[in-house]
Parts: sequence; C-alpha cells; structure tokens
Amino acid sequence: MSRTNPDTRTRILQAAWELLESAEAPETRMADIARRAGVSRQAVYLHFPTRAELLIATTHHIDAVKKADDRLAASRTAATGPERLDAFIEAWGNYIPEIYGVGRALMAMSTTDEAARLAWDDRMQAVRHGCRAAVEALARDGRLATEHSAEEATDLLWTLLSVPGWERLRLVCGWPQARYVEKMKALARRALVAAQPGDGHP
Amino acid sequence: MSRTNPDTRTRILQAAWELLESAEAPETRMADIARRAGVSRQAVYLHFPTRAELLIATTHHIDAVKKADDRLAASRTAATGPERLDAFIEAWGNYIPEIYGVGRALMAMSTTDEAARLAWDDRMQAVRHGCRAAVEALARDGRLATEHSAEEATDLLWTLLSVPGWERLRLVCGWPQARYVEKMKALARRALVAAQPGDGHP
DNA sequence: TGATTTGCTTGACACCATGTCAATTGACAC
DNA sequence: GTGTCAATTGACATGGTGTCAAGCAAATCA
Repeated sequence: MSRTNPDTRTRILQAAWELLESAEAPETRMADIARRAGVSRQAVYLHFPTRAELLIATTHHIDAVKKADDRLAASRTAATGPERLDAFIEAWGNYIPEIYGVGRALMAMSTTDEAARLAWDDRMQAVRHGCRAAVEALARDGRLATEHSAEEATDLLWTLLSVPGWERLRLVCGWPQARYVEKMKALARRALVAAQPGDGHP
Repeated sequence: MSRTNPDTRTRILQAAWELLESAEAPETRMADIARRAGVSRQAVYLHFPTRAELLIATTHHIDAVKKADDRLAASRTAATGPERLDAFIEAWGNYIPEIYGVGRALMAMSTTDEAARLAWDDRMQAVRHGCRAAVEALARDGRLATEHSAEEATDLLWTLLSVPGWERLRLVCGWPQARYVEKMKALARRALVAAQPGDGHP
C-alpha cells in the first residue's frame, strides 16, 4: 500500500498545503493535517518537531513545486529599469496567491511564536531583495524618481507589494487578480519612476 | 479605597491599554490585565464577556481619550481636494501609532475569532470612509487621476494607509513617524492626484 | 441593629490545541 | 527467529480562555 504512495513526509506537506490553501476552516490544526494525510497525529511530529516548522517546510515545498525561483528570476532578464519593475511586480504579484494560505497561517503564528516570525521574515527579506534589485535597475537607468533614495524606494515598493496589501485589495475589496497586478504596476510606476526626459506621460 | 479610584471598568480598560501599548510582551493575557488593574481575573469577566470584547472596548476607550473624531474631522475643513488628502493622511497616519497596540492584538485574534474580525473590520471601514471622502474631494476639484475610478482610488488609498503597511515601514524598516507621514502624502499625491492644467509638477 | 444587595474574590473546573512519552504493532532484512 | 524502522495508540503535561458556585465586605435599606 505504501509502496506506490509518495513518502509520508511529502504526503504530510501536501496535506498541509491543500488544507491551508482552501482555508475556509478557521484554523488548520495538526490533527486536521494528519487526518488528511491519512496518518496519525504523532506521525506528523515524527517528521516535524513543531507546527511552525511544518508550515515553514510547507512554504519550501510549494516553492519547489511551483518553481518560485524560476518565476522570480525571469524578471532579471528585462532590458530597462521600468520593464524590470513591471516584470518583478508581475512575477511576485502572481506568486502571492500561491503562498497566501501558508503565509496567512505563518503570519498568524508570528505574533506568539518567535520561530515562525523569524522564518516568515526571512522569506519576506528575499522579496525585499527583489524589490531592491528592481529599484537599482531603475537607478542605473536614471529613471528613479529623485524624491526617493534607493533605500526608501525599496521600502516603499516592498510595502506596496506586501501580502497584507494583496489580501486587502484582492479579498476585502474584491479586486480580480489581474486588476491587482495591473494597478500595482501603475502605482509603482507613478510612485517610483521619473518621467523620461522629453516624455510627458511616463 | 475605591472611593477615589476610577470605576473598575475604566481601570481595566486603562490597564489593557497600557499593557498593549508597551507590548514588548509576546501576548497580553486576561490575567495580566487583571493583575495590572489590581483586580481578580474574574472581575474582568464581570465587565467584559470575552477577550475580544475587552479589546474592542479598549479601542473605544482610546478613541474617547484621544479625541479621535475631532482629529479626523479636522481634515474635512480643507479647502481643496489635494489639501484634504494631505490633511487626512496627516490625521490618520498620526493616529495609527495610538491604536497600534490594541489593533495588533485584535488583528491577531481575527484569524481565529469571528467577533474580533468583525469589530476590527468595522473600525477599518470607518477609515475607508475617510479615504472615500478624500478621493471624492479630489474628484470634485477635477484633480483625481483619470486612470482610477473613485472606487479604485479609495481602495488604493485605504490599502496604502493600512495598519500593516505602517507597521512595516515604521517598525520593520525603522522609518521615523514623520518620514512615514511625509512619504505617504507624497506617494498618495503621485498616485492619485492629476497634474493641474498648466502645472508641470503636481 | 439586622437584612439585603452589590461588586468583587477565591478556587475549582471544562475545553481545546500543542507537544511529550512509552508501549506496541507490522513489515522487511539478515 | 531476531532486529530494526516507521508508524500507531493512548495517556498525559501545559497554558490560555471562559464558566460556575460559594463566600465576603461594604453600602443601603428597614
């Protein structure tokens, strides 16, 4: 029976992913994940010492399956600064929904669980690096709005593209995903990109 | 002994406020609040049926003490749309730190507690109304950027001015409060305000 | 003065989720 | 057969919320 099944650890990660993704449930408990994986609650603890570590492992699992690195890396090939900014927003903005379920759970834990906070912060720092790179590409092209330092522009972009921001626009305001991405591009352009010399509408 | 002391309910609210404000503590428990108020844990339950209701009552208590209404209302006196936008951002942006402690606790509860979520959402809807009013003032003056509908502009402004956004810039990125307010004004202006006819730099 | 009410205290308890522990099972390997 | 590995079973500790019942002390009423 277990011969053809994927390895237990993977089944647990998959179960966690599925439950968190369709998170109509108020909260996904260890017992829920175990049941869904067809495994005892204690088996989960044999693979993951704490709930926080299971959630973190789940984010890595998702990254691997969804090829997060490839998708984010694509924005690095853009020719100009503004194009790179667009590409990055497109890539990350469309990746948020993929990790939103786990991210939500991890952010909720972060208020009480230090390990969860550190792990999530670490992942968000990776996003910040992407923002930073996009801002630097703008600066290299002389297209970074003069009112911001590179650091400030990075912080602003990073905050603009935060998961809670996505959550509000997408889920609270009911925006379709495509509108979210387009509006974020437009907003970032207006906020960060300097008008091209001899171009009335940047 | 209790003759000169404020009424017990108020003492509890005050204790909750103080503890949540200086929230170095990982989490503020009912027992902590009771101890700080110099009252038994059960006394707290005599005044507030649940933790969620205590937190919500605490936000109202803060509003009353800090005269939140007056501060927000001030932005309504601005003459032009853009001035009103600035005034609103100034008022709300400087009010966020006052309620951040309780807000944080309430947002944390929101993931599990429906009552907490509804109460916090309700308070945030009030902020959205302020955003809406500012956007409409812009539209009346013909200064709302043409690429946004009034609804979209409201949602964007509201998201820009969200508590998690403030938290990231102020606490994670370490921005001083004054910079937060100024940058939010500048960002909102660039994002939402149309250039005045015959004005190169809006 | 004695009875009642009011507002709080005390201490026990149910509930629920996380995480721990020890004993057991069942399959596969040698 | 004997060991070993992975997982099961069931009991338990912990920590926080919320409930309950009995008690108590000061103010109020008669």
